[in-house]
Amino acid sequence: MLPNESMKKKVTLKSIARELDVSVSTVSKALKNSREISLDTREKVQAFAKLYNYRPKNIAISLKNRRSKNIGVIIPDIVHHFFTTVFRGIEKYANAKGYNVIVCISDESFDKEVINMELLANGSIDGYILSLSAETQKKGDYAHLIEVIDQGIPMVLFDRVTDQVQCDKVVINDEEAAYLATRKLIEGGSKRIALVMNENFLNVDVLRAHGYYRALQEAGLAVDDSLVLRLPLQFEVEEKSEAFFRNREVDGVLCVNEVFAVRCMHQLQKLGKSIPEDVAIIGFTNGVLSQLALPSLTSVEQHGEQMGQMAAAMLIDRVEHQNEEQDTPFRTEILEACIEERHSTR
Amino acid sequence: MLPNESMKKKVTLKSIARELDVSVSTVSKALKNSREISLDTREKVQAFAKLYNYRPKNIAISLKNRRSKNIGVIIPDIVHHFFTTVFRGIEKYANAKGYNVIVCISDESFDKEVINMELLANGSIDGYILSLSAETQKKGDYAHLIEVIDQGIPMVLFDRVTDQVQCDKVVINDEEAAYLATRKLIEGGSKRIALVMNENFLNVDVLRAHGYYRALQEAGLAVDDSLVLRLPLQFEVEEKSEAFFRNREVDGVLCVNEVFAVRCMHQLQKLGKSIPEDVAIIGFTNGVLSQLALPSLTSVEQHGEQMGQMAAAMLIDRVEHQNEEQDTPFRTEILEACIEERHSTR
DNA sequence: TGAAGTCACGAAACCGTTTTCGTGTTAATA
DNA sequence: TATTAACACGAAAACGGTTTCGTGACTTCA
Repeated sequence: MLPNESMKKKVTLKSIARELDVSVSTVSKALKNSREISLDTREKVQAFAKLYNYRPKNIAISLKNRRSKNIGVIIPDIVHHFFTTVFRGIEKYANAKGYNVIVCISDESFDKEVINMELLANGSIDGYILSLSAETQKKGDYAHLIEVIDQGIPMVLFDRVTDQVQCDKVVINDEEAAYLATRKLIEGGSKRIALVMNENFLNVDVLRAHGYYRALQEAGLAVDDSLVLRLPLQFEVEEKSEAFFRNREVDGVLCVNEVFAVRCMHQLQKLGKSIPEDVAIIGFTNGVLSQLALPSLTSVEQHGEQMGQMAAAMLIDRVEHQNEEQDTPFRTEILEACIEERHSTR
Repeated sequence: MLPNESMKKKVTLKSIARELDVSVSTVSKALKNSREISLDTREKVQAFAKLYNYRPKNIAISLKNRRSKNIGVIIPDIVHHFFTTVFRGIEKYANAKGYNVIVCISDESFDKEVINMELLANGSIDGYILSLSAETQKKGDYAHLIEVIDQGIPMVLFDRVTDQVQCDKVVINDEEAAYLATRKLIEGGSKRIALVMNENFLNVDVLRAHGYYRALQEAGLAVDDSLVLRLPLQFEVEEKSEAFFRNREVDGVLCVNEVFAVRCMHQLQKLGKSIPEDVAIIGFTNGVLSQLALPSLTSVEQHGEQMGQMAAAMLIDRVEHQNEEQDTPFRTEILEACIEERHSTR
């Protein structure tokens, strides 16, 4: 039998054993180079296995070990700079540790998030890494998370987290970052600073708003709720932001992401304002958009890749020390955001 | 025993059978609502299973069926608009069909691509969807692809494909799209049109270059190789593009992606050119960058999401009809690109 | 020569399902 | 009353590995 002919057939321990007229256990041990097996047999088996391109079926091993060596990642969106950056960090770390990554997209929907979790909660994965969908945060219903945690499946939450769930978490210091960003605007001479955030009450937005308010108060600036603009994710962004800026005199803008920042900048430019002379702008998400905008945008670097690595490290650590009774307490790792200064601020 | 106490333990058919004093097979059948089992027993088992939150372990089922219901996606980069768009299409379709998606990133490296394929070639997945890394295309070594195909694992290539491998493929009509884009520039009055592409000889770039040349020739314009700029992926993009445009008089630019397009636009603007009056620009990859650039960029829409859906559909079709002897011939699906007109062209 | 130890290997259990093929009990039929 | 059919369930094999525990043959040593 030539290799070419057999390639289509799947080669298993059993088939090798049959072919070589030894037992399955001998083949298994020989392939692991066990000293229990004579050098002769070992070489014979290994040569045969190589010739026929034998690969131990991962699934069988997973079943035996009750470990899939997969981790599940559930994120609200994938065509999104921050989330892909985090994902890159997760994938890098996980792969280095021999784990594969299964990605599900909740599409900012509660139902899809629940369905995705269900889909993976059957042993397909050893643990979850996830960032909450907008709808989930709005709804405040975290039963699906608590359920899997109660079932003993480790989970790490990142960025969009909640106090309602007890597990490991990775975030940046959103409040402080927004505070520092706002202070930078103030130091640049801005007095009427707008805050542009999502329509949905994402926890990160709430925190950033707090930082914004704190900086204003500290500087003795009036807190004016009419300077807060809430934008939807997709539609009518144009109209709403235009109406907002046309009717208000602002000299500084803090945005919770870079898309908003660029859009606001365009609106302001249309209204004849020059950036940063008339209006200074800072956004979150230090992505390609911030770099390539004109002028380039000062932006809060959220260390996505580092966050992903950290999340993966925490999860895998949990997974691999799961049965060692000593329950390590849950940690919340806080990464320090920093501000990347460019040309949209003074 | 209360549910709360048992939740940490994993509940299996066997444990249910033990608890209810029936056999494993009875439990299995009862859960599938088999008429073979009395209504009484069925209800009892189902209630118990629900109470203890039983979920059939996917891995065991996979082993039994010799189908993982996972598909592997290997892409060169994830922080990348086009690839994430494709991925979104894949994920949507696959999820709807009950498949999970495992993502590996080759990071444009040949070695990582090979390693990732190896990692998944052990039954973790039922098939691959992949786009070749730059290094692989440069090297022209496709042995790793041919190997898994010979082993009978279905594969679909998208976007960055090669003739050297026999399998299903999904692409856009790159040559034609570039031809049309170039023609649009010509129709807008451009006579000295630059082509900006990657340093690596990606197949898509080669095709687009052909389209560019064809349009020039057809219009009787001189083909001037000094008007072709090759840019690296990361470093020195700034310097090279600056040097290029400073020393050349151009009135049109075709770029193989939107990042290049924005960068070139900035360089030209710095040199005092106005877009599109002095120089018209068209890019590929119709992403957020094209929309939000100033002026917004006319761009070739590559239908990423549709491409992803198509790839997933073709793969899953193969996977699910794999053993039906009749070898369906491999298909290459060609999606029609279209040009999204904005304000960087006349 | 007998006891003990080493060597090289095989049998079997196990991981958690599904599925086929009995089989004992009861009810229906001739 | 004997035969058959329907019913309700269990035993066991199978998926593809790993691992524990034997065990027969051969060496070695006293």
